[in-house]
Amino acid sequence: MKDLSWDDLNLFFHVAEAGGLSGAARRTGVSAPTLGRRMLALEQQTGRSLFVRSQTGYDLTPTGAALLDRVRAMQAAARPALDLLSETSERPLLRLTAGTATAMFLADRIAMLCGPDDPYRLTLVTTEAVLDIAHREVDLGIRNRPPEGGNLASRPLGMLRFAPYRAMSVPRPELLDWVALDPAHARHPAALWVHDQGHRIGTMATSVGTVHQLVRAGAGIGVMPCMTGDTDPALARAGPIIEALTETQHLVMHDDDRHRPPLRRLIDRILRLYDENADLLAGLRPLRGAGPRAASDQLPSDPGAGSA
Amino acid sequence: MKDLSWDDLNLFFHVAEAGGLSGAARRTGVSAPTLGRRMLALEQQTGRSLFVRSQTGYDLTPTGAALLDRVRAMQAAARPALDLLSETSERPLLRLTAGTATAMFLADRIAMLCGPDDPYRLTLVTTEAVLDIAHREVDLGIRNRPPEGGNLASRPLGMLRFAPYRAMSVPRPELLDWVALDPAHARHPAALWVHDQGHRIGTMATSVGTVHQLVRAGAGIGVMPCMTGDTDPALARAGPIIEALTETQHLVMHDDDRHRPPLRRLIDRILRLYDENADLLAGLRPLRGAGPRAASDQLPSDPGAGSA
DNA sequence: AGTGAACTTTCCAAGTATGAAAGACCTCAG
DNA sequence: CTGAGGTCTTTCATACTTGGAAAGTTCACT
Repeated sequence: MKDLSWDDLNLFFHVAEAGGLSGAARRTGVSAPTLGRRMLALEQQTGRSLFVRSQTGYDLTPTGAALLDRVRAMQAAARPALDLLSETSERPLLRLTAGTATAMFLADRIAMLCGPDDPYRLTLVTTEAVLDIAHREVDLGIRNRPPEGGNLASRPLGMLRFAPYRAMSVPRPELLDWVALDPAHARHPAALWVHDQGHRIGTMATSVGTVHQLVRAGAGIGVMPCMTGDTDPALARAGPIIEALTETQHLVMHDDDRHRPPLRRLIDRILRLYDENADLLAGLRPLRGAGPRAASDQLPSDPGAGSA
Repeated sequence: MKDLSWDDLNLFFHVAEAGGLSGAARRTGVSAPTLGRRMLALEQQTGRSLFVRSQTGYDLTPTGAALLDRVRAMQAAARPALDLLSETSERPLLRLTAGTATAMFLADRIAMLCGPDDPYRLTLVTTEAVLDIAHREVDLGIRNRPPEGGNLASRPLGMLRFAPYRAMSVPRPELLDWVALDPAHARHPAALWVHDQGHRIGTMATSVGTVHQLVRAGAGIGVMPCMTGDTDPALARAGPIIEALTETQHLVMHDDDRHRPPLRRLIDRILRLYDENADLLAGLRPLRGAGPRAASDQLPSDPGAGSA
């Protein structure tokens, strides 16, 4: 049973995702009759039924769903290989992952990371989940601790501090409840901290972005990184820095890849970005101290800035 | 450049690993001329040279080596899918990973985990590296802490304690140096502990098994799990249990897979095995206290225990 | 109930990939 | 220096896979 073709698995993936032959035919460039035959052959070779065929399309059987799950992992593993081989013509597409707050921080300063003249393009993968750098689901990650296993390398990026924030203009700040992430969705220490403190929690949400919006709207006090709170003119600190949450961020990369010129360049950019914003990240630039320009760091408020 | 065939990547893998066409032809069942053509096509499609061809075989170019690295990851991702599809005819091959000491512990009791009547076969993957359960490099892992990310589930397996051991028969035990893992190869806390204590280290090794042998041979005192030291008649404890190293072991599995009957059964077996040996693992059965029979734990040391 | 759209499936001619055998070449041993 | 054993490459007839067009079916909407 070793003679299964990887191509058939790939086609299976597209048929399963498209929900039918014709959709998969459009996506793959392989004709529908061929797809039908290949799927049939796949089922005959394995002796398992993968699809429930109907005139409306192909539905997955339980076995088919299990296979799709595994082939998806394969699909993910295939991308690095395919990317490597397509680097000739296009600029490589580097994937950088970060949590919500960090991703926002990076997005605001994207011009410092990736411009049209750089030998790469950039995908910002925003997720609280820990993606797999060792298997190259992403090329680069910003984490709150150094990596453990795998052949991964890392560079420290500096301190990140957290503080409680509230909306700038609320009538009686001392009456505010707290806003927190739903504990079931909370993975980060900062999210759990609110619950551990026994603060009175008035509102909860399931995403970091929503918590931020709630705090802005005056729903209560929320914990967030200083870089987030201190750059939002609608927010004010509601207390001192929470030292218990202070963490050192790390840039994590695949050990084999870090010398590739495009990646090397992006790494340097990120290191510089963090270096230049070290005080903001560390909470040492509280409450819009830099004046009116702070809200738009990257906008051409000073025309002479970006000459490349 | 999306039209690369996964099959070609698979063939590339075999050609690269075999170091030539004829070797790959034997392994894949695809004829050498075809392999040669496919590799040529692969290079033409990507515009990159992957091999250095000679009469003695195919050598990889740097690009080829980088690709091989990535295709290897793909190969690993493919196995779960292929395994799933072959489950019909054969009993599935479950992969269980553990560190050296734990693997030995399991190997000594393999009869409790997997017999000819079980609906699965077992591969014991012994490595100190952390393999990837979320991506199904292995199906089951025994770890010293619960999993973090991914859709992983875990079950606690009980306490594991560590103690220092020395050879049973040494003339002057008080003169013994310590035996340690080379710090560069040490990942586990127990291996680092010896260095941190400032003990005088006489001998070092780069593998856990070698350290064990060195201790048996009288080279010095070494730290190891109680289940290892207390079941080796050639060893004696050289000090009390090191509580700082005590850890809770966890059985980690893929959340989607844990209900598959074969895996379910293996999990139950492992849980029972750990339950029945809880005192040994926790270091509560020191120094062959059970007398001469202790060296063979598999025997019914207390006849009323396992009725199965 | 009727119509239209979308899907899968069948059929067949054209194209393409395949493997056996033969050729060319290198390496190593005697 | 010569021959044996291994490698890759080329040739060529075969067998296979492929895609277009048309048929057959079902579902959804009017």
